[in-house]
Amino acid sequence: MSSGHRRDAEPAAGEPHELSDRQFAAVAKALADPRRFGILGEIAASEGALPCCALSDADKVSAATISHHIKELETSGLIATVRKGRFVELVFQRTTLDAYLRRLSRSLSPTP
Amino acid sequence: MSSGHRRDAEPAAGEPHELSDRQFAAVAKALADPRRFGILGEIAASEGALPCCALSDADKVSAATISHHIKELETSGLIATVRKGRFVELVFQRTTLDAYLRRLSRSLSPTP
DNA sequence: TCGACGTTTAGACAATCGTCGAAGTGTTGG
DNA sequence: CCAACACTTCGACGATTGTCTAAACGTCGA
Repeated sequence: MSSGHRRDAEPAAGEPHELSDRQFAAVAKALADPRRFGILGEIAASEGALPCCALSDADKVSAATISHHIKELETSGLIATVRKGRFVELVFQRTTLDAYLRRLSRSLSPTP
Repeated sequence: MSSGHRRDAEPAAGEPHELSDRQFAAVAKALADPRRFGILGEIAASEGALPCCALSDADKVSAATISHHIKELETSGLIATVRKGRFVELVFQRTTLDAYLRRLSRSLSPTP
């Protein structure tokens, strides 16, 4: 899983991108589970990147469960994964979170 | 269901309130379903308030399903309900949405 | 008063979800 | 080379969720 499959035709150039309906729903769902949100929080708090096994949840749930959550976070575009030897580095994608926040507040504003 | 049961001890005075962990999770979950989000969007877009039966989804799904979603939106604090005779008026609670956005971006910022 | 209407509740069902253990895939250090 | 390690995939299980129908509730207008 090499983090290179945006399933939504994303430019990812330099400007703030917009979320498709699919990705918007995926982000919302990814944020909905407390454990997954906790994992995302740890990734976001880390400087740069950190491997899966460094997550504090790694000793609360099985490795399979962690892997499942990581995949869902990656599918939604909230994180990216980079293989670094035996490890997988997790990098927070702040642009996706920002795009989600933008669209959320914009689609619920008085005059859309 | 008279919209008067904040289950989280909310002041709702005048200042921007903060979401408890429970309410934060509830909001995230409430936003995660596309249909429910669509309903919320309609409520937010309406001037003031509108009854359940005026929702455009009301002819796509059963009334029971609408009622279920309304209840979940109300539980999360994203809307309030007011009985008006035979009807139930739905009012968007922008302060809750704002509090959610605040906490979301704050808990995922570089230096929490 | 009574029936139509808007909404809610109860109960059921299929689909999805979070979780697990076990087996599989790569990769690295000894 | 091989054993340990970091993950991923597979198949399964229980819990939750979105949806429905049917019945109940509360409120008006005729």
